[in-house]
Amino acid sequence: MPELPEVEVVRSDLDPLVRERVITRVEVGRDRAIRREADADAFRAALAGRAVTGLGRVGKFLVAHLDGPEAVVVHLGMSGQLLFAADAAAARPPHTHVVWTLDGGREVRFVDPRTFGQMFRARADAGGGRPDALAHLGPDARDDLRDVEPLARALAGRQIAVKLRLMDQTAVAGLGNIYTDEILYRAGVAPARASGTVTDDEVAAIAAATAVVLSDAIAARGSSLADAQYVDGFGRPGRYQEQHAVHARAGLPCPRCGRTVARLKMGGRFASWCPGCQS
DNA sequence: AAGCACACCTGCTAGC
DNA sequence: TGCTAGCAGGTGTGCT
Repeated sequence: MPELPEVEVVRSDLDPLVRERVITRVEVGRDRAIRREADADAFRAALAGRAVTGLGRVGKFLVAHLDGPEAVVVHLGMSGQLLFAADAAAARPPHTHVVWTLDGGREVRFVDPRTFGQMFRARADAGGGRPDALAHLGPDARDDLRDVEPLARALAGRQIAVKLRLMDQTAVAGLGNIYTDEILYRAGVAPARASGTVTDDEVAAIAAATAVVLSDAIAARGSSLADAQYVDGFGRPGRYQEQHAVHARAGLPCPRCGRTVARLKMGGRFASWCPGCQS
């Protein structure tokens, strides 16, 4: 389940390798991987011959900027991987749905067993700004939360549980189940609290926790859990799961107070939290 | 119109 | 042993 830190690691891995390279060929092995595109042939033709001017990120979306008015937006979904292959002759992993061949013969491979991920073209200005297709996303949890105000506005006046509000990509972009668990733990706020009841001090604590958790997670190259198989741009797992305080640790002792980490079903999925440290 | 349920997929695991 | 049911989960849609 790639969230912001995992997507950022992939972005930073691949950016120097694809920047200024020309896409010479695009293969689509499974149309579902480009399901927003009306026509696979048009997608292939539009990319072929284009140079990549840089790889960006908005929330959990990767944005490959091209030397034209279009960018390619990539979402990894639950199980997606974007892998750099220096040797195009090396065997492609199962579930390789899209391959970009770059000048020089190297490849970028989009691999996605559960097929929740996808890539598609979007209009983007030449300055490398946010593509139109991503206009609905809220402020990026890493790049746009330097001030507390955007977060305070996102949480104010809502009845929905604060964890679910933080996972709403139109409120804040980039956070999912793992990092909202860890951020709310660090901030001392219970996940089921109504978003609108979070105090100014708690908003500040959540903002500070977000910055620290995302920064630490990126430094540890993301979280690789048992079933999600997240790997970086070179196929290597992350290590941040070793630092998780609560996520996927239900039944184990809280590292700070020793109470048992609890699990709570919320919005169709499970929150993990410490009843001793969060209220 | 905010909030919720559900569909979309595959692979793995727990339970029988 | 072999099967099935359940679970994991981000996003988009559609209903209330």
